[in-house]
Amino acid sequence: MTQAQPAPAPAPEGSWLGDALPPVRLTKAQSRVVDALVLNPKLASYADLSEIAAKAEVNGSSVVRTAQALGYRGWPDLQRELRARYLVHISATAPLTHLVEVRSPVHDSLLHDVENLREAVESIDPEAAQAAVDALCSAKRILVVAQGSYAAPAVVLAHLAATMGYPATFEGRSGVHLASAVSSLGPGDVLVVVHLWRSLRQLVTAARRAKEAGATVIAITDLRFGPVARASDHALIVPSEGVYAFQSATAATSVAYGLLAGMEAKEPERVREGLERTSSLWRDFDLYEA
Amino acid sequence: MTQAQPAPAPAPEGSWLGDALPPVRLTKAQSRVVDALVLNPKLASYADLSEIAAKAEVNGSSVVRTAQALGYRGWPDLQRELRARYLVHISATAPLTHLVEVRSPVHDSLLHDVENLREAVESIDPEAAQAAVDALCSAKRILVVAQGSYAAPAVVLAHLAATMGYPATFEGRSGVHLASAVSSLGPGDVLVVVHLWRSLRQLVTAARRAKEAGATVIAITDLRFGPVARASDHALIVPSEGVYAFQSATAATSVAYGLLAGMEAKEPERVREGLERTSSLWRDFDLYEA
DNA sequence: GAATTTCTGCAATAGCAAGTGCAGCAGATC
DNA sequence: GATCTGCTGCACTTGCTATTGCAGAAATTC
Repeated sequence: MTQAQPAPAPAPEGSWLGDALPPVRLTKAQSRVVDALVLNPKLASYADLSEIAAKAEVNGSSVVRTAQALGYRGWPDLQRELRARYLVHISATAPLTHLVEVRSPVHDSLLHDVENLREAVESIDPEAAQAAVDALCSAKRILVVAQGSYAAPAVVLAHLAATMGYPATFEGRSGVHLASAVSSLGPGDVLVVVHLWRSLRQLVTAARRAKEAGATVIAITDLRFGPVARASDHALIVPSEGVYAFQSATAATSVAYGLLAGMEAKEPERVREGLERTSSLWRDFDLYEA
Repeated sequence: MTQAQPAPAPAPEGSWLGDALPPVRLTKAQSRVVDALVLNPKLASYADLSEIAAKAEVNGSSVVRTAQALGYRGWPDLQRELRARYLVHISATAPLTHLVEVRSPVHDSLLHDVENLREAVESIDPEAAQAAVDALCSAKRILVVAQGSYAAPAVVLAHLAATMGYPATFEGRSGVHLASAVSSLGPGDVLVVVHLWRSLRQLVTAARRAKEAGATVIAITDLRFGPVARASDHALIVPSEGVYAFQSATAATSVAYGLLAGMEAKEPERVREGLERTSSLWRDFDLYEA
């Protein structure tokens, strides 16, 4: 707990605050509030007005007025800003901090997904990842299923695996289509289920039945002990917190690329041949400009 | 005795929660709350009761009762605990990330895509992003086109925009299908072209013709001065370096989420209604387990 | 298949946190 | 040294958020 000395102006740079506190002329009490905020990031991010006031040894109204003097509507408004910066600060390394100045929903989403990817580095079990790669490489057939927006990672995996010459297909429909696709799976085949958030009945059923039929089931999902993960042989757990109402499949998408890279690392020769075959087809189809 | 025998217990260990959630018998709604908390650490640590309730799609009272069932006095009490653990978790793990010696293709891919996202923070022009959001919100119709693995971001954008009630569709096929889809575009419509790497003839043509017909064209692409970007009204430039042979659409995917968040920010009321309509349909279709 | 038990959601309530008018006081200025 | 300006703190008000009682809805058991 530091006694506030009449600070000249809000710390301009160098701190975790960035430009959250514009260089406005502040009064004595207001400087004490700012000092308290700068020195107690955690408190500043989560405490309520009265706690901040106590820490700065000023009256609550001074906290409110400080926030307003800095251009915010009030304390909650300022706190939101501080919280966002603090969270970025403690989890980011140096290069990121200076970027935080650009704020838009798109930038927020990118920064948020950076966190998801970092988390994924921890949540993905390397052994499960390797086991998944091994299974994919030795599969007689690979079926990737997912629904709605979670098709994103699934499409990456299926399309590019096929591009590399693996017998991979994607089924994004449910009902009868999913049923047909799953019914043909058996020993030696691999089913990849991509799903986040609340479990979809049909996907869980697909996983269970495929496993019963002797296929290897790989799950890319966000709940370590959810139904999808439990119905799988190898579960890759990805974080999925999104910036708005939806869960983010960004980390799952990156995992898909990682699996593909793992397949290449394991069977470079086979992949090289597969890619060559595919790209010669691309040439013959004359798909690309220039 | 107890009626349902729902989720056995919250995720025991390995996650950021530690033993914050004791292994208590939980009901259906309570498991949903716990799942939402586990999957959305940031939200869980700062959001208020109503936001958590919305995320878990339960009534606020269920959130309170979940907290009490877990041995806390109420939601604020549980939130304090979660917040503390989350902060410890991110500050403990974040600096560690570089030191982490887990090397697998999947981990390489994740770390690689972290860089892509960070670069995207710089390469995305905030004004273009806002312009894209504005166009999407006021569109009579939204058509999202992409091919192969680049369908990933496109599917996210189209599916979730439609979920939010916007008239969005995705066309992932080329040839006659792409032609039909594009031919109906005119003034007031928006075409979103997602494409990385070498330009596909048909996509460039689609963009040009749509623009000629008076539609607004948004490009999500990696070449700032490539044909796709030049044929567009608003270009969002994303880095796309992949860990192996393929370009990574991970950053593009995150951008898609960002656009959706931007649309919500601009028209919260409309989106809320749209989401409600969709989720009532989900309920009627009885898609989800438990 | 009926009854009982248990859960969920709604709505009213209680409690609290943020904001603001007012008065006193301190510092600045003439 | 007197006056004036304007900051600070107190106390009140307003608005909102967490909680809980209650009723309807599932679901389990007999």
